[in-house]
Amino acid sequence: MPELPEVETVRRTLKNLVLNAKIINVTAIYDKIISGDTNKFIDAVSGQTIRDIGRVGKYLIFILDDIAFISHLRMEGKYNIAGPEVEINKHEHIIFHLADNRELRYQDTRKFGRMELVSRDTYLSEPPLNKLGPEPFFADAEILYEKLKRSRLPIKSLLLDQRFLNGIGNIYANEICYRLKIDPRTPGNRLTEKQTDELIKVAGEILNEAIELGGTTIHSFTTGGISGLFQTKLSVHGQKSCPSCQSPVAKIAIGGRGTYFCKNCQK
DNA sequence: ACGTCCTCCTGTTCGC
DNA sequence: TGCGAACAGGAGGACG
Repeated sequence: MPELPEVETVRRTLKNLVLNAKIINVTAIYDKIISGDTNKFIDAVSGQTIRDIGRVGKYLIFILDDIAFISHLRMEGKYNIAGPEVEINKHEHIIFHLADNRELRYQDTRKFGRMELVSRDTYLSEPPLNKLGPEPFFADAEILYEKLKRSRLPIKSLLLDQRFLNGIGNIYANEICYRLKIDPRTPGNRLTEKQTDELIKVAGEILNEAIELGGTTIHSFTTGGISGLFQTKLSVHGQKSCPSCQSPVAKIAIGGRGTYFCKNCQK
């Protein structure tokens, strides 16, 4: 369940568990998870200690001694901690063997997630992270408004474009449009400057609320994975009726993604 | 440069 | 009930 708040929750939890742990070796059971040469990745990471875990949008950044690697969980990626005696399950693909005899295991049912070596000091200015737009917390309204003016794409598609804003996924795109009371099909160039300000503010609010709720439910990290309480706070995504007017929530496809909104409240 | 479609995978839900 | 189709929280690349 990795959108920005989920990834932030994973980052905090993982940092508590593996900060200053030394990676002895790596087993790549399904090596397409690793972008680039697998052996190069393993060689670069082995013998290094995890000095920090950062996050940019939906990317986790593992900062090691001499190098770093990014990890994108995509749809289903998770990290488990287990002892070597625990049988590896069929969806655990990358195993980091730690010096303290624990294993950090990357699990991903759909195998969409990716890991990639990056420079420890300049990863922000190199691909793929250099293509990302700002997180909503740091976005400049004028710059976004200029981008909006140039696009006829539905606002919801723009919210999902990580070059526009970074960290928003399908659920939050739906929720942001709802709180803005804006129809998700509205072309970008129809938004006013005032609505752009509001969009940035609402996006940041929703992500922050979700981070707070996500942080409250990390108890079963190694067994059940992570499921944030924000799921109970959703207004339209996957919902039947509008919390405000009780009319049925519409479901359509925008850019092939499931889109939920209230035709009565969102114009 | 921009927008649309396809692809990577597996598991679950939906509809006939 | 059974079975194939559609869909699921993502993003990068091909193509027009």
